[in-house]
Amino acid sequence: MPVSDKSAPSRREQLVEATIALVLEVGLRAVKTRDVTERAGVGTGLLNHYFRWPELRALAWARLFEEVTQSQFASSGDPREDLERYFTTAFTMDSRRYWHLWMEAAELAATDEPMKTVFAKMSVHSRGGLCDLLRAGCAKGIWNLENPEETAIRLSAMYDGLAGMLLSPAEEMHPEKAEAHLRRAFANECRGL
Amino acid sequence: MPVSDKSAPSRREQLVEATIALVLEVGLRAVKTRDVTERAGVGTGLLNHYFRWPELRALAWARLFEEVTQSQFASSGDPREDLERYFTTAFTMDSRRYWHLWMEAAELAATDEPMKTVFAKMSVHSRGGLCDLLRAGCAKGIWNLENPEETAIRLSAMYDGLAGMLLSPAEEMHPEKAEAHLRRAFANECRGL
DNA sequence: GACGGCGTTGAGCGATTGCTCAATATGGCT
DNA sequence: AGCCATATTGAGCAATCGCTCAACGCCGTC
Repeated sequence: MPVSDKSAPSRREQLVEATIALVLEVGLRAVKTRDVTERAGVGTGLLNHYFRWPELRALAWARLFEEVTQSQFASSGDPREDLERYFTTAFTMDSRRYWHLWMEAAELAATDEPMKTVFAKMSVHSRGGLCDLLRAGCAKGIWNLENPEETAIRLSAMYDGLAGMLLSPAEEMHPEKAEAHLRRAFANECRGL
Repeated sequence: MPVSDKSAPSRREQLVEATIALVLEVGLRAVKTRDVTERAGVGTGLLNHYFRWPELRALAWARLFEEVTQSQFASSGDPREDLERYFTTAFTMDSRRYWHLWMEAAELAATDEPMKTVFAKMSVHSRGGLCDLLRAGCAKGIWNLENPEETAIRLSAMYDGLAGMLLSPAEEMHPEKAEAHLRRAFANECRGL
């Protein structure tokens, strides 16, 4: 019995949400169109009626990470507090999942055009958030950074690298250790009190 | 006209070298068994006679990176000189290619057992090289690092992260910039002269 | 109630790819 | 030369996966 329920999310939305759920469960490479349509409870042909698969997958990934970065870089007005949230939420319990998705996206972006687009946008946005945060803190005299923009790049890079170590199969890098390294790197960047 | 040339590398070696060449050209994900056997000038069945494909691919990758890290961390006796080589060779012209391979390996290691093994070994070895270098420099009083082991981790992490930015589709990160960031991070780690 | 457009279905196509295995070629040995 | 073990071949199998498209059901309209 098809449709006729006006309150139900549109077919497009249904497919996007099913994709997001599956991407979270199995990763970007492992999601298959058949799984998505099954999860959404629709026929396999419907996906292609509304989307091209690479577009849908990239869209789902973008939705996921928009949410994440928005909550990570939501400004409270107090840069100190914001940076603290950046540190503590960076390597939380299930951030492994997200970092795996981040790296899968980075890899896919090399061949997948839609993924390339959304990944590039998200990268810029993500580092931009940290950069704004640092600049705000410097403006208020909380920190004394020689160059907040460059510090943001270095911290972002280390963030990525530490995340990679967390994911890496045979390394003993723990979330608490990673967080400590990130804090130390920031301390190293600060000139005076 | 098959074999009979005793001086020719063994079939195994032939296959490994063909794999290495192709991995360098097209990447880990894109190499196919058929391409390898064609490049090696043998029938498709021969590969499976000597290897399982995942094993061969992981072996080829390991060979490639053993060579790279060995030349990158070859000790000259002068830690200053060694670190300089670490900095300048880090993001050279074709290091993009290698970093792409590094990230592909990291991704593959999540599902591919042989790749997981060689990648883990190479990660440890790679960071160990930098760690030894830093310790040597501290022992000789060249640098004053509070904790060379942790500095090695942070620099490695940043190295990885900067490399990721270099590969990233729509970022403007240049090799010279990346190198400068790495140097600056090291300078930040140094306590006194 | 007949008609027609729209949303939906799902069997199956076509391309890809690792791997099998019966057939064949080669080289050493007697 | 005859024979056998070993090395090698490559057509084809089997599984995977995105996507097509002829068919169908639903609903509004006349």
